[in-house]
Amino acid sequence: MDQKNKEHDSTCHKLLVAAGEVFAENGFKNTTVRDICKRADVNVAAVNYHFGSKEKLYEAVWENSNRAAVEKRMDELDLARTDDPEKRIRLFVKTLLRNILDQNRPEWDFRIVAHEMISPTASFDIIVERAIRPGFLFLKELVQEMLGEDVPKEKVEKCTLSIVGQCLYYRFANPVVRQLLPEQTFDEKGLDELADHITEFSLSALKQLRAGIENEEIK
Amino acid sequence: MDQKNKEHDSTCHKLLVAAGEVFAENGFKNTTVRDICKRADVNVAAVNYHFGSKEKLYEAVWENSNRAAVEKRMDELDLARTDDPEKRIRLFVKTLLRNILDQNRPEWDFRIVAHEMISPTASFDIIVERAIRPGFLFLKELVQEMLGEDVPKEKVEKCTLSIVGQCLYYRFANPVVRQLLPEQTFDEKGLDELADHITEFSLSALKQLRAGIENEEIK
DNA sequence: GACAAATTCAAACAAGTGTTTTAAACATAT
DNA sequence: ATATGTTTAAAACACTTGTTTGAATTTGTC
Repeated sequence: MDQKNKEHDSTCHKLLVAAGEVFAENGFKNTTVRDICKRADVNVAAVNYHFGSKEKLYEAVWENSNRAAVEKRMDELDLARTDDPEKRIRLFVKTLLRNILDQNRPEWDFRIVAHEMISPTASFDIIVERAIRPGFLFLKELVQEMLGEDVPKEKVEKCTLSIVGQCLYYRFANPVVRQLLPEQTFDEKGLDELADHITEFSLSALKQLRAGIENEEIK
Repeated sequence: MDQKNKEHDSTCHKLLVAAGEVFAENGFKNTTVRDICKRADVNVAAVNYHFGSKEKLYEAVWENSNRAAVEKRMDELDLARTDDPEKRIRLFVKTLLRNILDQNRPEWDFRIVAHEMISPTASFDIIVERAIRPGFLFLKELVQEMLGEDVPKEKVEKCTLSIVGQCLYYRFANPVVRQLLPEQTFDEKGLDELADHITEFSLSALKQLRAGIENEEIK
């Protein structure tokens, strides 16, 4: 690769931006080097000159894109460390939905993940550990607080995935949702309503489960 | 297409089987006609002779594969039409999970759907209407029964997607789940436990919501 | 400004793509 | 057996793919 890829007008940087967009739209195999270069407004040979190959460009795109976004989101979540778990779960759901569905945000890094789900590449493990597990652990802790310390780990984990599952379904199955619920929008308002629903649904479930557990204990 | 595509040794049938497998593994764009023909052990020209084009073969594969599975599943669900909604939601979750995650079942038709989620082809609408909407409406009715008739349609729909979202997350994000929860198995036992959890979680939420609504009404 | 290195460019390359062609093999009915 | 329509097979076609080439241009340094 090249040292100057951070300068905004450099060929490297233009390529990284354009490649991210096109890879996200079409997946790895489905995008052509020529498409990328046309969007970046650079010569076809630039990809191989600066990155060596289409594949290495793909890796560079991922490397470059994801870390900042994840760290930013974790910072957002950390800011609320003083609030009670209920409020923080609400915040978690809201930032997660915003992160994966906000139309103003370039969504392509998430679509790369979607491709990885179907046919994982070599860098899949890294993606999970760096981009996904931190958020999972964060939420798991909150769920643990809600349910109490004596709930088995497996139950806590399943509940955690029940929450993120509700959110991520709207990303993975987005075209389905759009056809099933044409009234559902994904602008600021629609996203907030969605976050409110998922939070309400999940907190209701957690409270009910908690109540059930306490009943068990009394008996 | 051809009339004899049901006969087991016909070129048509061999092509449909092989194409299904290869399309599922690699998606539409990523699979080559030559790959399909090699696996089917027929000549390259057979695709265009029997189906007209690669694209029409793709549609035929989908056409051929999916209907039977969907109808069978809907029949399973219909069998329990006499039970109360709670039991039927439990059954719905169980059959859905089994349908999308059972290891013994050839899963390739679902992987085609996954590819469609990222880059929908022309036949995407048909897929949704035939394979997905029936199940959605089925569950929506049950949720409606649980929540009562006076709950707004949007709320019912969101709750419905909260349930299917929990299930489908395990399919779409399967590699993530396997890395996050390595103890989770997807055999008979693991699937049943999962179905029990999702049912419990969802019913808890629905009951709590129902209670909240009734409180509202009294006030 | 001059020289050398780094970068850009148009063109070409080799490999792979879906599709078509043309002829041979096959089946079936008269 | 002959003729007819259907199916298969090998080769070729037209086109796109990622990559390389070699000359032109820009950039950095003295």
